[in-house]
Amino acid sequence: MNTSEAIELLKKKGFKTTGKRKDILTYFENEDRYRTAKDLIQHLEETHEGISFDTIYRNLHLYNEVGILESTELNGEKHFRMNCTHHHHHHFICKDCGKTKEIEVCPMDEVKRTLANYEIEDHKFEIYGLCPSCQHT
Amino acid sequence: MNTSEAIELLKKKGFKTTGKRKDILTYFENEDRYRTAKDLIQHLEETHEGISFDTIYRNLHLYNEVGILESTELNGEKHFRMNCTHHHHHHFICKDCGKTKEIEVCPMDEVKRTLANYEIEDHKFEIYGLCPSCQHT
DNA sequence: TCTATAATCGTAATCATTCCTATTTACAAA
DNA sequence: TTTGTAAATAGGAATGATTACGATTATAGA
Repeated sequence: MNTSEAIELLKKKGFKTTGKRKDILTYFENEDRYRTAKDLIQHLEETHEGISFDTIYRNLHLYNEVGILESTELNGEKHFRMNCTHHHHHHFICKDCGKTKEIEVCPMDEVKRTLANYEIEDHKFEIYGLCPSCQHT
Repeated sequence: MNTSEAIELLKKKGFKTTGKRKDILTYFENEDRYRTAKDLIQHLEETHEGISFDTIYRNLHLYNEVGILESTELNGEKHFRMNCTHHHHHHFICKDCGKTKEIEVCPMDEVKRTLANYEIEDHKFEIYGLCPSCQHT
């Protein structure tokens, strides 16, 4: 997903396009890693003085809802990144810089067989550590 | 892990044994599922009127630190349960009651091969949904 | 029993997030 | 191009989980 695809999607769903909405999308497109609401606020305040928390959180939730962003919880804070929509996969997440690497392995087929009477709604498989460029002891 | 093993461990590590500490352990031993700090507070207030947040959170962190409890984040709140120490495994977690079922599948060996230059510190594999007894539409 | 210090209390502070109302803005229709 | 209206935003208060901290109490070893 990139900014213009996301804007298309928003239009198709009947949401309005605002400068702030575009800038939020551009931010995540350029960052390409997990970022918090605070990271986003700090970035947007440079160009949009006095931007409201409400705007930040409302749009983060909206984008998450419609699949523009994906989210995860890292040390008690929600983190967001552009959604990789092309196929199902999981992530290695760098604890230092938040960058991710896609992991193709998914053991859910195997797991489903062992959970016969369980109603599976969701699953999470994440690997945490340091990426090559953050290992400078 | 059960209450008496946990108390042994605490003694061995030089921590003091108090009535509240024992009661916290007993609570988790009996619950046998993921519970929040609030769940624990509500339970302890019945027998320890005026118990402090400090006591609750300090001990949750301590127990988590020494491996008596394991924790995960479920809808923005930390949840804790007695640690299953016998072998490495993952959990199906019921979104309704918090009960867990052990999953033996772990794809980390396979994953490690694809993350050659990455320093892996940790990983999380959790399946969410409804357990058989919580599926009463 | 006595003493050192770990544990706890009581409560204030913090921090992320949510909520609320008045105001502004995007955009569809005229 | 103008206008009407619902959506979006600002500004700030409220919430809820968690942390912090000085004063007090209790555990465990001497």
